[in-house]
Amino acid sequence: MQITLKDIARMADVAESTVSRALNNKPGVGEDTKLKIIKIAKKHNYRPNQLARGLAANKTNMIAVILSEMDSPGNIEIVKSLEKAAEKNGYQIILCNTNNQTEKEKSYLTLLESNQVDGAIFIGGKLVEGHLLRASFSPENNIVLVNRLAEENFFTSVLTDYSQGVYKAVGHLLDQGFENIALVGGEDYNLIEEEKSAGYKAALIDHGYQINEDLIFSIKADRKSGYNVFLEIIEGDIIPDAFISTSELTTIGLVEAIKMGGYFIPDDFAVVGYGDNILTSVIDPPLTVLSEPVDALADYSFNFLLKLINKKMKDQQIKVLTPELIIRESSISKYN
Amino acid sequence: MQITLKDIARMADVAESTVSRALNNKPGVGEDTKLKIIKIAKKHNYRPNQLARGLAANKTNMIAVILSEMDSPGNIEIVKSLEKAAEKNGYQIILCNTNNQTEKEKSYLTLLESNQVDGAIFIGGKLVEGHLLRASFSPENNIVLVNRLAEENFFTSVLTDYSQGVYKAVGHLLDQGFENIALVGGEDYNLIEEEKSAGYKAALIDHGYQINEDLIFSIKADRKSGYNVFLEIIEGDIIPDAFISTSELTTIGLVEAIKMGGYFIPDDFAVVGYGDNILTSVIDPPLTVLSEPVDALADYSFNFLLKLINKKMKDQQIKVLTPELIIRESSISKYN
DNA sequence: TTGTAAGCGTTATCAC
DNA sequence: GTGATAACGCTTACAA
Repeated sequence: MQITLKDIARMADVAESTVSRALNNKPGVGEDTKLKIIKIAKKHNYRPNQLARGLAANKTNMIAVILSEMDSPGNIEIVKSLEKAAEKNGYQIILCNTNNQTEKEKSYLTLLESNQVDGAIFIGGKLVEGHLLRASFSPENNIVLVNRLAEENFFTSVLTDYSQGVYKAVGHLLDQGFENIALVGGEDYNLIEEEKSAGYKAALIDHGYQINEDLIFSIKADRKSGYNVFLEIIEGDIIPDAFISTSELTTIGLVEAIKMGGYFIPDDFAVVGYGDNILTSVIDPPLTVLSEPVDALADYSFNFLLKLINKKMKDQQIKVLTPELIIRESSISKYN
Repeated sequence: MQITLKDIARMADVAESTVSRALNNKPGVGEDTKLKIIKIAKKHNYRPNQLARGLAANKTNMIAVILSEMDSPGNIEIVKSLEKAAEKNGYQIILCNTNNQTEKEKSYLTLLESNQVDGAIFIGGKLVEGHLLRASFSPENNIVLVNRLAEENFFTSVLTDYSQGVYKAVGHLLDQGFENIALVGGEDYNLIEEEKSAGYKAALIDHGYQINEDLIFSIKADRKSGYNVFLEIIEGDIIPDAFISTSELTTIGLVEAIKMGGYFIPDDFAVVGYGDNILTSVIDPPLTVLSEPVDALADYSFNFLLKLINKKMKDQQIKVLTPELIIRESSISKYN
């Protein structure tokens, strides 16, 4: 058995409440008794039972970070940034990976509903469904969404403005003289894809171009689908001269397919990818990418959550951040 | 306030214990009362407070997976595999990233010591230090180490046989006619590096070659260090014709440096990298790698932990798994 | 089959 | 400044 507060109390010959006060730095303990207690606790390597503590105080100082996708380097970066913020504020993070499975999300949601964590940050994922929505109705459930949309925006959220991002990318490619720009987005289960194509269309129109719906592709957000979509495209009627790929892994697959086909980037096809990470930077040639403001996403979401936990959030907050276009070789026309 | 077991009991007009039994599928409840209780619980979306439950039953059905390094795709694969195993067995995983910081590891260790989790799996990291060792003395602390060594092997562990791996890699490169093989390993803070160089030396000797200590490099296990070490090497007296790089990220940096220097792989330098993951497969040319048996690592470690938790582990167990050499272009001599 | 009550290890509210 | 004691929400003997 582990040593408990009661044991310490006995050894120090004081009441349990005194031990609790002493060990938690609360007022109302004599300096000398306090020191005595701390000494004994240290000597016996006392560790408060956090379950009991959480039960009594209704506070665990832990938050859950619920990841939709662990293979995305961007998400990992957000997590690392969140960890720093949490540490600074005395919170521990527990990470939960759902792999985009609603069932797993539900099961991790019980961490919140059963008071094991003080709040949760959801990173990415499908359009918010019933279970999450329902959970959000309880004011005890402190929830912040990152890069995730709901039909009705009940949630405190931090979002990347994908529309803006794609808009920028299209503008850049047009500037470079590419005129048949294909948009390779994800499957439309989260409204975010609609945003992307909205940005795409707006940019083309604003620059005086026509929209060709056949150049908009919706595929699964993985590497293989990125690869396959290229094979499909070059069999098609209208061959683009540039690609905007809006997910990290499809970008990889797309580039692989282009190179495997014996084509050159950017000479045959320009590419704007997604995510300024080790993957896109390792690839040859260096990829122009839309880059998420990962640190800002983490900072805002953590601070929002803190406010929710401390009941300091007056109105619902939504923060929208703009991705950056990082221009490298893959989108620079040789005719420029 | 959330609804509690007590509330359900009142609504169903039965005792709390009956509710508990009904909801936990324990014997000793009439089928009809059971159904009634379950119905009420469902109707009110009852979620047992896991803190209270854990406190009372001394069991949380959660395990901690403590990651030394989140940027390593291999580790991520192990985690994903562990998640599957956990789910199958009714456990939830909480992920903790230490970034190789002892302080963070200590703080996550309290999850175990304060009974918030039933056990912990440590993946990678430095040579086991005092805090972990001390924790392991308590039989309540169920600990399994993956790819991590301790001076004294008190721990239930699952290990990759790096020595074997490097041995294979050297053999392969010699077969291909490369004779000046450099070993680029990590800093020697975890004994694992010693294993690697042991395998390296043994292979050379067994094949009748001499060992040149100047061809063994110990660097930080990140991309930049991998890059820099190449620049350093080509300035040196003895230029290798092949590299074995034993960490995922240094492999990336090394390859970048070689290509940046205008050299070709494998024509100028053969490369055997580490980790069969998206990074090493994206790189041009396709990399020969030593590949960890990630699924087996996960399976063994989870099953070991389960046995520990259920007190079914008789003697301390150590399982050693051999990495696979996956041969691709980067190590195939053109003179063969 | 069901209820009573003790107990898990804390914190918090009172008295003193 | 300190000590009793209730409370947190659940599980589990034991009794009925």
